[in-house]
Amino acid sequence: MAARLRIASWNINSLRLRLPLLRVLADTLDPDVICLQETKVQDSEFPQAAPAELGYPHALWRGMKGYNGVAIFSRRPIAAHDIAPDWCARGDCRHLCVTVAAEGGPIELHDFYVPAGGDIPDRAANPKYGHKLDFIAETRAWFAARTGLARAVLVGDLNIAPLDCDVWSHRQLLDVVSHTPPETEGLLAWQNAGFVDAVRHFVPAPEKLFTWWSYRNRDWRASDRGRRLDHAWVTPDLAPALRGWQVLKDARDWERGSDHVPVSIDLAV
DNA sequence: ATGGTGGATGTTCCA
Repeated sequence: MAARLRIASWNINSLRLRLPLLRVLADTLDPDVICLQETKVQDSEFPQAAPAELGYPHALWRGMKGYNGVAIFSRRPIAAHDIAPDWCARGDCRHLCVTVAAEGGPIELHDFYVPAGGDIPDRAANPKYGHKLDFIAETRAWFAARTGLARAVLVGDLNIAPLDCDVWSHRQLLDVVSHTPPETEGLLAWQNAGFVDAVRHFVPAPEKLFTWWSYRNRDWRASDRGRRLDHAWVTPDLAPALRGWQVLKDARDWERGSDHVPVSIDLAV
């Protein structure tokens, strides 16, 4: 029988500031692999001893000063798998791909941090929005070209809530960056280029599910104006191996917490 | 319609 592989994804919004919360995450969720986004630390400043001290002796990171940045901590051996292009030729540290050792053969694991896209949903007025749409078009095309992709998992802060039930009010967010039709259609096209939504496998529409609540909302739990921006996808061959899911909503109340909460899936692989 | 908060940085950008 294949062992459980629990893969978590968390936009940590500064790795160094929230290093103590990674201990809480490890103790609470017991993930085998942790994929982080918005580490906001350049590689030369990365706390190299931290992953092993947390119980994750295998770790890789790709960061830059102040912005973006991704990292993967693992209990199982991982290997860098640098097969993807530099998206939009920005050198932005928004993606890390590794292979994870598993009983049934290696799993290809992608950790993404998609551009947030600024405030104005218009390419001409806001180049960040154009960059976001270009980014998800590039990733879609790249995965679509990888015919036969199998045993792959994609997680991360994709900064788009694709379904009506992924936001607190579909109608009121149609013009808000993260839920505009070009974004939701673009993200679903990317997903359909080779993946299934592993969390919606367990929590199908129209049940609402969120992973992010703005810092600007006082009493976030009561107002519950959330969005599902953080995702876990698997290739269809792995769908029968899905065993569970977690959205650690309580993490939004952690002392000095991130505005995103961890999302994880369990696979028997 | 507006502004609300938080992190890294450095006198502002990004989310």
